[in-house]
Amino acid sequence: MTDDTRWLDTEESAAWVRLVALTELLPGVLDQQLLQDVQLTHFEYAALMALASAPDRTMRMTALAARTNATLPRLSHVARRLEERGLIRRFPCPTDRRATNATITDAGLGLIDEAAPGHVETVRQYVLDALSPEQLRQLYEIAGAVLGRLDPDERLTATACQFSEGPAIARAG
Amino acid sequence: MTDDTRWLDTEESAAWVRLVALTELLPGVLDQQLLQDVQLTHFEYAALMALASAPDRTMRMTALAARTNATLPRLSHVARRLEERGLIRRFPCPTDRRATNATITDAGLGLIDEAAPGHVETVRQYVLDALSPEQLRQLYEIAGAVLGRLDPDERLTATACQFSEGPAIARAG
DNA sequence: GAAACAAGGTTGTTGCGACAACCAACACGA
DNA sequence: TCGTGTTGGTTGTCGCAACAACCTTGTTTC
Repeated sequence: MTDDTRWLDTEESAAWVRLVALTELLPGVLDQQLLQDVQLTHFEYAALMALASAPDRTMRMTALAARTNATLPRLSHVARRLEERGLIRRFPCPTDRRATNATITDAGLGLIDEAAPGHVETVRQYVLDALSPEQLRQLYEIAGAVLGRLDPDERLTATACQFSEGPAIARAG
Repeated sequence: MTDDTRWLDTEESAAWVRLVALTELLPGVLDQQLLQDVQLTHFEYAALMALASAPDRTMRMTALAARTNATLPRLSHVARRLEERGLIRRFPCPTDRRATNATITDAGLGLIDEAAPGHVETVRQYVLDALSPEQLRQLYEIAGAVLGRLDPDERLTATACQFSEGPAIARAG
């Protein structure tokens, strides 16, 4: 067996090491802040944000799972916990009795409004404020190029409004 | 309470969404390939690589934990599993009887040599090949800037040789 | 309209990471 | 040398994600 692997050159390796380190550290930072402030994982926060941004603040479980890169079992467990906390509500879809719809409650909207400032502050502190406007555009292009391989259907990035506007309860209510 | 949060503008939000999506998807891709090929998580692979690159193929548990961004309990569990598979060996440090040293075995070196080509291929396929040389340099700078905030002590990036050279068993043996 | 298949969700099991508690060994001052 | 505090690791418990199995409801085909 011949080894025709194209090993990484110095520049490739250096960039890759840094990217791996970044993907290793970033989730922990996001989880930590949100858990401390509002007892929410970043995944739960993202799911609530997706619901808040959706028409009627409601999504099908399957659609929400695709949007958050979750398997359906995972989302089902998370949804049960969020429902027990009164942050979302689940009810059968009227048009397809197999399906379940999830709606974020006012309490849920309130919680993400409470969480958002701290979250945005964290994002700025650890990422955005470290980058020049030029680098921000470069990051947008680079991440877009990579996501073209990782997420060709753009399930995760088919996003509605994020933080560009005011409180979610006004935005989505 | 006045809301003096600096919300994200359109460009910031777009770049951030893509970065989050990337950090969400990349670990899964890396784990999947390595688990399928050699029953190793990416974390385990990184730990073995760190040992292979270390002098005498040996590191203190604490040093290895810092290098891989693991807590000591986590590393302890992982090391036990790797030792049970014969991929590493642990023995008390002769100079400090509190400490434990971990050494990668020949079997361990063989396994990462077996895993490396597929791993590098995955890295190319999903990341590096999507980027121009210019973008590769930009990524290096951007990730470096962010890591300056996330990892100011450069624990994760104080890395020895990665993929720039031949098989680990030749490189480290 | 009945059988076969596909789609949508939930529940149970397993494995891993986080955290806390614990034990052993070193360091240092009195 | 004794006591106190610190460092290095391991073990136990809890919570969450992956996977598989299962159930229900649509959908298709004949």
